[in-house]
Amino acid sequence: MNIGDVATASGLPAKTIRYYEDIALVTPKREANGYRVFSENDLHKLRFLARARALGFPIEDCRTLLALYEDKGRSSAEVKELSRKHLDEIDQKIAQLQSMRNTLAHLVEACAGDHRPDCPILNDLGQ
Amino acid sequence: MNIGDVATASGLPAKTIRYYEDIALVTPKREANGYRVFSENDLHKLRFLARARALGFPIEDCRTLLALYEDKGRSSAEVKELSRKHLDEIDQKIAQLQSMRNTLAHLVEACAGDHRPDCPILNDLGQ
DNA sequence: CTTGACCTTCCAGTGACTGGAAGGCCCATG
DNA sequence: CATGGGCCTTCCAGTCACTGGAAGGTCAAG
Repeated sequence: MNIGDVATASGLPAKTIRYYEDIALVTPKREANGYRVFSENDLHKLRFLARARALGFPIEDCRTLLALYEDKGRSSAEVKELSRKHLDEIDQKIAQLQSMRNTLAHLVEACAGDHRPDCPILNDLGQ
Repeated sequence: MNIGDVATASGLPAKTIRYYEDIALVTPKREANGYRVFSENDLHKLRFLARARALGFPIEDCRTLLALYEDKGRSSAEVKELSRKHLDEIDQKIAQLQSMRNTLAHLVEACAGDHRPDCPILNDLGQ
């Protein structure tokens, strides 16, 4: 398979796949003409990566998860620990965004949004 | 006031304030020795920026908001529109994170997290 | 006169891509 | 056999909003 095929099959842009090769997440072979050749296993890894990224794992976590995935003697504790930490971070981000959202929603509600210059949003920002 | 003073007073790191000068969000004067001198108005702007950033507005939105803040003839509609858009984006981010969170929380719960290699999290990622 | 806390500029790195330029390869059609 | 279009390649630069660090100037206290 060439890069376009695995891009379609994995849902990842070709650019991203090239980048993943750059940082050694996948190591496709090359044809004589320089084109990358992806094996079924490469595609499987790319799908794994796409899914892990979709769950918000940072790239380095993805690298670790992929290594654990391929290590048949791993302990699930390690995976769980990594995931739990990531879950905590997601929760923190959500909380932070919720707090922004609350403040902003109140301000937006309080703002008339007409032609007049008086604006509770700007008043708040200027304190 | 020197940069350290406004850094303390605004809660922004000195590095960030220099960066804000680079991108022309503030334009402090200079002393003969090259040190930046910040006026009360500069400090006020920095506080405004700190607060707008804390609400998650991107820098270019902050620039716009600051301009509106200083334009006494503005219409509040413009401010409200910008804020509503930003609120929408926050809501989208929250929804996305919530969806990640749900999936991940289920997987973490399903994972024994012991010495054994069997792991629902990796199974899911590998599909 | 030295010390230490300030301040300055400039350069590079972060994370995870993304866009674009310049050029090679391959296949089908005329 | 030429040409066109759709692949593919590499490399460089840009994104966003800082952040770290090096190298060096300034200033007040002891």
